[in-house]
Amino acid sequence: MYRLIGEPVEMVMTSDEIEHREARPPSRRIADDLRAAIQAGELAAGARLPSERELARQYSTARNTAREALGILQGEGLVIAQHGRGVFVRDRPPLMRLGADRYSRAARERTGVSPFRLEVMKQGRTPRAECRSITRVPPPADVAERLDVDEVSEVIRRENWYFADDEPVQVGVTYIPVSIAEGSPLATETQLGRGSIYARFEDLGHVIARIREEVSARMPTPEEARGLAIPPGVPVLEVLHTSLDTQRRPFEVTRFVLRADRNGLDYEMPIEDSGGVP
Amino acid sequence: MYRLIGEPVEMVMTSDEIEHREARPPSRRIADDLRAAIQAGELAAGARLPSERELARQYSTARNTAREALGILQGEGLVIAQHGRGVFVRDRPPLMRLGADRYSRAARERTGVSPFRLEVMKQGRTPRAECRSITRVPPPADVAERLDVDEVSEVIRRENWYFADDEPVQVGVTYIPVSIAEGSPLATETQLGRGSIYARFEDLGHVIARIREEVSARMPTPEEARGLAIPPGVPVLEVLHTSLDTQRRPFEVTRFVLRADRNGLDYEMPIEDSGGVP
DNA sequence: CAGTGGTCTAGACCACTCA
DNA sequence: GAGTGGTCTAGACCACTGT
Repeated sequence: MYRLIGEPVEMVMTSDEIEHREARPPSRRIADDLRAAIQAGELAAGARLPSERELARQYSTARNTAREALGILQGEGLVIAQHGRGVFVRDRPPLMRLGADRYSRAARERTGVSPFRLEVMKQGRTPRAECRSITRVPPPADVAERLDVDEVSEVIRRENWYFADDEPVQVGVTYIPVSIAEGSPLATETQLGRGSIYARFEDLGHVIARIREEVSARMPTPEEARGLAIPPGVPVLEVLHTSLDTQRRPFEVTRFVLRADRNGLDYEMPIEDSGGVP
Repeated sequence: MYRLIGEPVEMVMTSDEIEHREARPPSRRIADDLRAAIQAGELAAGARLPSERELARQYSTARNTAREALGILQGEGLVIAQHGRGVFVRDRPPLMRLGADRYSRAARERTGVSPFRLEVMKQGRTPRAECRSITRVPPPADVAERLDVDEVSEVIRRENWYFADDEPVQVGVTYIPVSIAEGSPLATETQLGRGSIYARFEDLGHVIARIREEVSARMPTPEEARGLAIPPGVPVLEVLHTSLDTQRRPFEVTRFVLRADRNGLDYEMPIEDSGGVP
């Protein structure tokens, strides 16, 4: 089993739906047949599907109709078309699990390596992280709110790209109030040294004590699809992360965008019966 | 050639970009223009786009080409086609925020209402939850692992559907070891009474102390798309939730599937420097 | 009813891959 | 060069929505 999270919810079919099956347009029929073959394992991960022309012959339809069927499967994220080569069953490599423990100081000190590198190395892949830019900008509205700063004030913006075996898997844009970052490497240095960014925050007296993570999912914008090399049919996870210090003051917000077919999130936390956020 | 949107204002472009632009196939060009208009607010949420035939006229292309452009935008989740009516800019209603505090006993006792109902009512919508089936099944592999039970043993499976204003927004399938559920309402009753399911676990001595949530995102299966009425271009969030009691023993696993355009997740938790999971 | 999207046909040319 | 997917054309009929 190579998926972090298991099978989709099973649902029963009503007789209504079975009848409906006969009436399905040819493109759906072809897609249904191929999907069933994939799920039955007859078409294993990595296997090539019949070509568009071949499907058209088999089902006595126009090529466009066969093509549409393949488009449906691609939209579901089941297959990936490769120009000049064919259409292939997508395989689902193990998801990278991003846990909350990645912020732990103990983990940081134990390894001296960023949590991202650690996770990628655990998979036997080669990590690379790259700070592409450091700028001063007014914060986006949602970030300003979470940083508890004014929308017209300026913040430091650090844009980071993360790779595994030179495949881009994440982007993270970090926002830090100027009042905190000013004069520190956070505002100027792309290389933050041993223990990475949270060690530098600690140098400034901001010890990470709590985090808040707001998770959503959506289809990538064309820019994201290009930048992260996201194939059709793959959504992104968007995580708006806020770091809070021991006084519960926010000192950093990062917006992560992750390929959902390569990343999962893993949280374990206590249930609190008092002192929770409103 | 006509353009839907006026000629772009003069701007600096690298020769690279100019070449790129010229070389783009017409369907992409049309999609780009429409996307720009949507992002600029010229086509507001809910607005109708020009019809396929109208776009074909404007761009002097075949209808199929205009149609393909609309298909691209639909795949990005930007627009939704309605048969016989037109293609409309999707609006993004406020996401429902599912926080970890929804498991808190205090919240449970304060309101006497399930966390789902509470969240939906907060939005001025009408909640409905429905337990569709209670069965005994062998657990899926990932569930067995997290429940720390054998894959051949049986577990109670409860399938719940959640609605807001009669719109389906979530499915949750809960698995409970037979050894725990047997003889309690959990194994037989679709209505679990005041305080809902976690109150019943407490009756049995299992007080929820920690939770683990594994989050991923993917495109829905056709069954999920049908059951949750998910339009094209909208992914689902899949949450594999594990409840742990005060002895850190798992007593319940639920797999939630949520429409990603209607739901988000919101976690706040302490950073622990010891005792974290490996 | 006219107008919309959904689907299909039977061609065509291009760009890409691989032997 | 043969085979593949990517894109396009100029039609066609159907199902659905509104007035």
